[in-house]
Amino acid sequence: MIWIKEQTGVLRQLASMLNAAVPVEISVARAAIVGFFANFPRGAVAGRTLDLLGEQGSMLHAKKGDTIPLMAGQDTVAFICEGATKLIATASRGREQIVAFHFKGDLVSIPRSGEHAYSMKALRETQIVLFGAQAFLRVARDDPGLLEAMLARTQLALYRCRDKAVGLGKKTATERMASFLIIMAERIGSPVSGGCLLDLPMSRRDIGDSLGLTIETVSRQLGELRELGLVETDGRSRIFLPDPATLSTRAGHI
Amino acid sequence: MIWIKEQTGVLRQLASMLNAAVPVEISVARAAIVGFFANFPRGAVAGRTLDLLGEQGSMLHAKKGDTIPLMAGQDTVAFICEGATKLIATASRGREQIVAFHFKGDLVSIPRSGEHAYSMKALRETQIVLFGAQAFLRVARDDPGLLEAMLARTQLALYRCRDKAVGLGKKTATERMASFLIIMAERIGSPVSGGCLLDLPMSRRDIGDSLGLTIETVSRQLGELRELGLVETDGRSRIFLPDPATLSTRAGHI
DNA sequence: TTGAAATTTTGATCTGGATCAAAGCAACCA
DNA sequence: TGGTTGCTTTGATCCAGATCAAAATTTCAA
Repeated sequence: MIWIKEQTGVLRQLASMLNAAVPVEISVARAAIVGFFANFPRGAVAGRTLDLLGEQGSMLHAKKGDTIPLMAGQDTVAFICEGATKLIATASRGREQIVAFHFKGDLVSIPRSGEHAYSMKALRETQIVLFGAQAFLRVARDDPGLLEAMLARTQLALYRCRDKAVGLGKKTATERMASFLIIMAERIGSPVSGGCLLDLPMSRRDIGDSLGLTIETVSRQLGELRELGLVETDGRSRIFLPDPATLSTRAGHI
Repeated sequence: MIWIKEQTGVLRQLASMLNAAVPVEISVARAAIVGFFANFPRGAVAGRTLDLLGEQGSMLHAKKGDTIPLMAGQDTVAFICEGATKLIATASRGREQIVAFHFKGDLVSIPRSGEHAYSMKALRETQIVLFGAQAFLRVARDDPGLLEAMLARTQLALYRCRDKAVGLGKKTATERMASFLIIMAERIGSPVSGGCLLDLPMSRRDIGDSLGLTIETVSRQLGELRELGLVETDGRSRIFLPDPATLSTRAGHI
């Protein structure tokens, strides 16, 4: 596990000593942040704010399987610049529940610690900007546009988590699997000729840990959907959904 | 189902025609809102903001079992002034998953509609202030203190929902039951002589629909905890937890 | 206080998905 | 290019909690 982690605040100090490529790092963080807010509906996040965020955030690069280091003693705010991650809650006896998957452009907020221990891992090559929630809020407090953006993202995460709770509490294995595929298609699928093409970055175990099922059940459900002609697989990760509308029917949505 | 629902904005118009007790209604809504924000950590919610919220919000009174009417075509923001409510998601085939319980002082945000249909019901006599999310945001946009408060509450709801997802996905029936009691004790319990006294406003069915279990299983788990000396019941709703610490051990937290 | 309705508890049986076990595949590296 | 390793699929059995059924409480209204 090798981290390319650069605390930009510290780097600025180093810059005067080393006169190295540090300013580039800062501008990378800023560029990434600008990218996030560029196409926000009411995205009046000021340029000054972006500079401040660039100073506060740590830009880091994680390889597949790496654990993303969270802030100690406070909540963590993370922007996914590129790649995919899973947010894991660990209950007793080592049981892991995947609470959410995150992709390019997602904003994640992770509690310092509560009933369960949380951790975040990269599903593939991932670039991410990390903030301590306190520092982030200090900046956001002076920019209503940023606060509002943050609120909208947090509400979206809440709505998704509630839908997940419905799946975990009330749905059958098939419905969960269908639901998962539909949601992934909406988030990271490529529409092609009536259907939808998916390249899932997560393993069967990840899917199971997200849906509250075992890998065996995930595999069997996928097989069942394959026999129904609703799913075509190619290798471990490539999935084609020829008829998302019918699949959606099987998901038990309303 | 009888509603004492007063759209304060509309009321103001009526006031000039009727010269009735309408200003009282407005001040009631304002008083309720002031109550919420009074003891906020960084609760610099301006007086002007409260007046504006008082104008936008509908104050309503619901009896046990009543469905709270949500905003059509937009998200709803609700403050619980008094009482207790359940937020229900309905999947296909009439299955209901309770997504959250809310008590005095809680702020709830309910999506306009997504994968599942949401509804909110009163568990007992309840007073509540309702806003359309658009109107609420229009006010909040000019008051960073309010936005920040809203963000903090939404994050809390998200963290709770994630913990619920862990329970639904990975925990045994006993663990869910113990977890539920501990959480309720923290939220609405009264500490007495080493233990904790609870007066649960929800039925066994509600508990089951919240924990992803049937009423029978809820009853049996409660019985098991009773035999272990960790729970004492008195009637349908009164529960005493003589040893919350030991109960917490059974909840599978970390 | 009584009586009826609703809720809760208890008991018996069933089942969807877990667990245990082993065989097939795909990706990766030398 | 072939072997090795870690996934994934498939098969056989098991069990926690669901479902079905009925008795016991609690609540509440008259």
